[in-house]
Amino acid sequence: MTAPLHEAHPTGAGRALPNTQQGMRRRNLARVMHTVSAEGPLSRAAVASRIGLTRAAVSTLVDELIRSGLLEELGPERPGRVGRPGSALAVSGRGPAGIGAEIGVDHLAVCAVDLRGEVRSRAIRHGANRGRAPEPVVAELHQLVRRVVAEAESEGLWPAGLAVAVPGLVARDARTVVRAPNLDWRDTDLADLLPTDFSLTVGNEADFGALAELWLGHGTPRDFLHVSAEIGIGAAVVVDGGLLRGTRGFAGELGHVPVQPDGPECPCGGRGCLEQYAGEEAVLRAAGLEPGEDRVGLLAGRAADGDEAVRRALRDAGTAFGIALTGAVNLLDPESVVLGGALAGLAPWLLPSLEAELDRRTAGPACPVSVSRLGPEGPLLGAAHSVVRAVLDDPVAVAERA
Amino acid sequence: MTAPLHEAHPTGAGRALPNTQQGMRRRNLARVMHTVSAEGPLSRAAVASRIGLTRAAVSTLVDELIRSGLLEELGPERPGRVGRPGSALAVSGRGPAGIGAEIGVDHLAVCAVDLRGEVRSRAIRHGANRGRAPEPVVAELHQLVRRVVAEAESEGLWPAGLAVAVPGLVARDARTVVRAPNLDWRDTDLADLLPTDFSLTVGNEADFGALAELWLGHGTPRDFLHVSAEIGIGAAVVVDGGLLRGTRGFAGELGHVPVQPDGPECPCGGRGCLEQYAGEEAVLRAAGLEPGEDRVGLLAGRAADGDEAVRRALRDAGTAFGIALTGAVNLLDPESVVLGGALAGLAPWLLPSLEAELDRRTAGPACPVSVSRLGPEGPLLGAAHSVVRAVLDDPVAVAERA
DNA sequence: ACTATTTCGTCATGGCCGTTTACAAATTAG
DNA sequence: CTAATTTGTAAACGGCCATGACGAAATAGT
Repeated sequence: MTAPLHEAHPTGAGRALPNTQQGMRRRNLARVMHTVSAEGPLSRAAVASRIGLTRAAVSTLVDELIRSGLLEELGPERPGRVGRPGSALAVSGRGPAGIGAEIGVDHLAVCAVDLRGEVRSRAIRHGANRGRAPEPVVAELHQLVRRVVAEAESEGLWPAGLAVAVPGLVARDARTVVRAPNLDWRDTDLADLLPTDFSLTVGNEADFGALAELWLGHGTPRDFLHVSAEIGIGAAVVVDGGLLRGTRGFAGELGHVPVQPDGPECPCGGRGCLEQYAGEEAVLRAAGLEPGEDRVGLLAGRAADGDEAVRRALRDAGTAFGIALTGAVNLLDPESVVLGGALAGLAPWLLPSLEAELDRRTAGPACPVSVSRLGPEGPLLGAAHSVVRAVLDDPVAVAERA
Repeated sequence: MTAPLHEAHPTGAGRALPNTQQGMRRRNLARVMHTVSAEGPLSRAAVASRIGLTRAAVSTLVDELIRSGLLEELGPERPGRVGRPGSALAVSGRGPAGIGAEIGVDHLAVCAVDLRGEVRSRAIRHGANRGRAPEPVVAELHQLVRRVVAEAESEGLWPAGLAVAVPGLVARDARTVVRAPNLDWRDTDLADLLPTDFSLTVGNEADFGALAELWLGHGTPRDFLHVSAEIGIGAAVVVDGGLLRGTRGFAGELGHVPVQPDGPECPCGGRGCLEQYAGEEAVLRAAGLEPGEDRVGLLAGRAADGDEAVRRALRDAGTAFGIALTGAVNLLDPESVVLGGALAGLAPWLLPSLEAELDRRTAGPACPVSVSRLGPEGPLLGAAHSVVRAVLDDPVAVAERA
């Protein structure tokens, strides 16, 4: 008897365990997993004091988790304190693994992450995907997935799910890509194209990047705005440790926030959207460069070389970002703003004007802006970790499948 | 033994019951209360099927709630179906009541709402409060509260808490008014000034208005943006049935979203904020009117009379609203936008240009804009209901105090 | 009118789960 | 070497919901 869990989306709080004794137990199992996962090797007594249960209760919970292969007993702790030393518990390095995949404009990537959060296998394939039909692209991705899964299995892992990051809008069913302008895909159901034994969920690349920042970033708060950009400009709103997705799943469209109401027309129907000033295409044009292969790298390289036109273009883009973010910060009052994805690499030239504009326009202490250290790896890692989190959130569900 | 509940704020999800059997029971008691409250008189069996418990379990829960005086047995239902008729249960019309209060620029108001959601007592006092010191204003409010409480008590109710709506920013402690420009108050701790036997919480007027819309509005979704305005322009973001408050509690400052980055300077430090175009002062100036007493009524009256200058001023304000809301809608993807508070009265002249601008600037189906039917009563009702909701959310906590 | 059927509320029983209490094991402090 | 402290486990206990059975109160059919 398995209740449907995470019905909506693994990148969101899909927690809907029933309020029964069994639900309570499942929540407590999840709390043990989360505690051990977050705070390293811990004794049963330490876990008990952290989650507010008795040692006896934690003992039975841990027993069940060990039997399921989700926790491991590392042996006695080396004691520095008086008293009998505890037996260290750690999340298992075998058992379920999260498979993350990314469909980028210029590459495909897949990786497997174990419950400890370590990447155990990865595969990448470079090559432009823009304008290619979904079927061959997904077929290639499928190959990579099989390779990564095989390698993970050879290390004693088994896939608990696959999460795919795509550069576009994803419907709330977490299966279909509604619109991916960089790939020229529309209404593509990836679940049809990518048959697997395990669960498949599709999510926006920027959203997964934000989750990676939330889960893997150092000192990242639970309320922040994560801005990333490839061609479009996407933002992810993280509220209380969860992603804000919006009614249709379209939240975070920072790129179409009006910056100059009388500015140039935008394909979205508006005028003067942020994308018209800070989008990749706009910046390249302002810098007098031709769109080529590695556009972000090109910009960063030229800027580092001291190309004044490029620097000015990035400065102006930063100013436009500052204006749009002023609106977002006023509306959401986040604890910080994080620049991730491709923007992280351009931060040195964007940040000064961006922060100046934001500071100038907001009363009181300004909202701090930081740069993601995950960089382009973010979305892939976020996707894989979203599966891992789903396991931690409901350990029995996967234990039953093992 | 009473665990601290609702530690943060009653206008937000303060639900933090421990994951124990007692916590489970308390959550189930709350579910029974909510179900009966929302769906009118209901039999035990009907409640059981709705919340997924057995009739036996619901029986014991209901027994406890009746003993606490929170539920009432209305007697046998008139049956239209086969089978023994159930015994109708309803939320008690006696017992705890929520006291709501509002400190407006031109008035003070207090009301008492019973668990059924009915207003059982009210008091209002007109008179300008702008620029008055907090102490005398709060003393007057205190008088009104005493009067309303006395009347409620004469009907068998007792105050379960007091919630005060103020036109300004409120700190996350839900006690102190950080800044209320219309009153000229800064860092005022209302809990010091307003001593009561029962709990006191302070909240932003626009937030309470949004909650009233959420709880009392007809067909209001669980994700929407509620815009209201007195002098400042405030918006409240409702996500998944809860208020988004932000790190410092300042979320929803729609008034300072940039509309024209090079527009007139704003006291906030920015330029061309929405408030400079659609704030009360700006609209009055554009319409060629002097700021007087009932400014909104004045505008509405003149517009209804066909005053072209006023109508143009409101049209232009609507356009500015449309630009700012485009950004908000792109960022949040709400299910709808609701115009409440003073804006509701001006909607006929604001809406056309607002909707036109919003439609023009957003791709795909536009976000529907509606007008609140609660009007100026919203904040007061929302405040009182927030106390009622807190009771429904944790019935045992108040039962212990009874 | 009378019986069969359906639904409601309750009671006794049982199972699940965390707590309490007690105890053995393993370490440090003196 | 003893006392103190901490850990992990086992048994008894209590709280809570599920199960199943039963009487009560209505309708449906004969």
